[in-house]
Amino acid sequence: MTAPDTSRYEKPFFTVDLVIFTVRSEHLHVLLVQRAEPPFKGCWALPGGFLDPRRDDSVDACAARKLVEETGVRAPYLEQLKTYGSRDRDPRGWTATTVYFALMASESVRLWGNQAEACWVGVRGDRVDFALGFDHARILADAVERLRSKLEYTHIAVHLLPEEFTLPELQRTYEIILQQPLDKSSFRRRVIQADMLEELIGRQRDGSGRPAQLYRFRDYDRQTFFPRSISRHAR
Amino acid sequence: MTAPDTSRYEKPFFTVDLVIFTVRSEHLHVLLVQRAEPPFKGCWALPGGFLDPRRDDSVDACAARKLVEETGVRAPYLEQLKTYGSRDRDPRGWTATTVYFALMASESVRLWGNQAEACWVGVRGDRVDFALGFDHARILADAVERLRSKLEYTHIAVHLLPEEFTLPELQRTYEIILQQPLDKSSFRRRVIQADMLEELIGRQRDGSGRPAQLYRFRDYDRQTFFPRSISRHAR
DNA sequence: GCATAATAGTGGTGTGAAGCCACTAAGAAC
DNA sequence: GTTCTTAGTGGCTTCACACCACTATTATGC
Repeated sequence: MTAPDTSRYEKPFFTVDLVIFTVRSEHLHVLLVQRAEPPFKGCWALPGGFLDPRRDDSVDACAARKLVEETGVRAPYLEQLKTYGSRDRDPRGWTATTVYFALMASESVRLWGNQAEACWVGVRGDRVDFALGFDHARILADAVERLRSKLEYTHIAVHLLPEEFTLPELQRTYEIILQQPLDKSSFRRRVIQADMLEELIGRQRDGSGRPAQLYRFRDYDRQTFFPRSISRHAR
Repeated sequence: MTAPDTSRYEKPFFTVDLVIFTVRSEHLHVLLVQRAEPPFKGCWALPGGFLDPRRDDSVDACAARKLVEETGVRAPYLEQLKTYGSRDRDPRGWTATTVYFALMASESVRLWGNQAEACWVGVRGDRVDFALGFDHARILADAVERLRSKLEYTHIAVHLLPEEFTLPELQRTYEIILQQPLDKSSFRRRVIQADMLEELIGRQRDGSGRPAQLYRFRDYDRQTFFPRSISRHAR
């Protein structure tokens, strides 16, 4: 196809939004901000905003910048989800937004406020309890679905925990997000066989019962794929 | 985060590109066009171009439009791959491109020319045999990887075949893309048990041996997930 | 017509990871 | 100590797949 000269088409607005997940008090939470300006002023929405071609070298860099501005966390798990763009998703005009989703331990976050009201909101099913601006309810639902399906066959839940954690804590994280109980024995076999964890010898976490062995995630660059899905099977 | 007024930032250019796959003569092929204009004039590249906010209601609609313009095929398998955007990927300035990948039967395609030279090019590994413009080599590699990993646990290869096909043809398609021989018996069990195919009773395809039963894909809307990955296991 | 090649399709045993569940281990509270 | 609570282990079963040998149905060459 020929490339038309670049002035021939108007450009759509281009933004980057974030779906930032954490697990706290036994529930999946997402970070939302209350919009200070129209459109959807006063409404809750996903954090994000316009990409700045002068400051941002790339879309990825823009997402990383917004993440630090919002949470102070520098290098959590950050993955591009999808791009949503249409004439009518924003009353200001044709916009496209590239959405990223991030996973982080709730302890690691400092909400900076950043002149906007930001807070963690519990996710029930694939939604929150109140209306979101723009098409953000749909985006959130897609992000939750992606999170769940990635949990089925990868290790990414470790990014929702602090650096050191126990196997029961990791299992509980999976159970919270997948919304189903998992068998302890099978879960441990699966995780140990994947060789993705490093035992912190002599380090344990005390609780109300027998102390649990602490582990650390071994290699943040590698993606562990389990040979089978964690839930029974699809359909 | 506050929404800055919309005039404060310049907008990046926004394009949509397509990675269109088919299988012909025992190899995976991708549709490429020879660029008629700078930048990268004369170079081969993925088909695509600027989104037109006046004509395109959404990014998805833009991808569907470009696909029809390029191949004449109206409703093949079309899925958003990823968005690539940076200051330096296009010499004309800061651009973002949302890339889609499409699967279609080679018989169904009519190359319309569309004032550009377009043709099918064999994919070896995750690349083609010559240099591509922009960052399209990287994009192609990502698309091939996504195609392979989706083939591991879904049915999507059926979209690379005509509406009616035999099980050996389907198996051959998987083998070509996954680049490994598959066991006939296991493959058939897997596909039959997934209940995704409809036997066309009394319809067979003749060849040089015993004729093969024809099948049709049952439900184009449903995503079939197989309980295990088709290759041994990852790593 | 008959042997042979070629491809389609079936069946049966072994395996590895998961399900299921009962068991032991090690701490705290009393 | 006993009991409660949570951590961790072990063993049998199940299920889908690998592996491979077998039968089935056509065309081809003589």
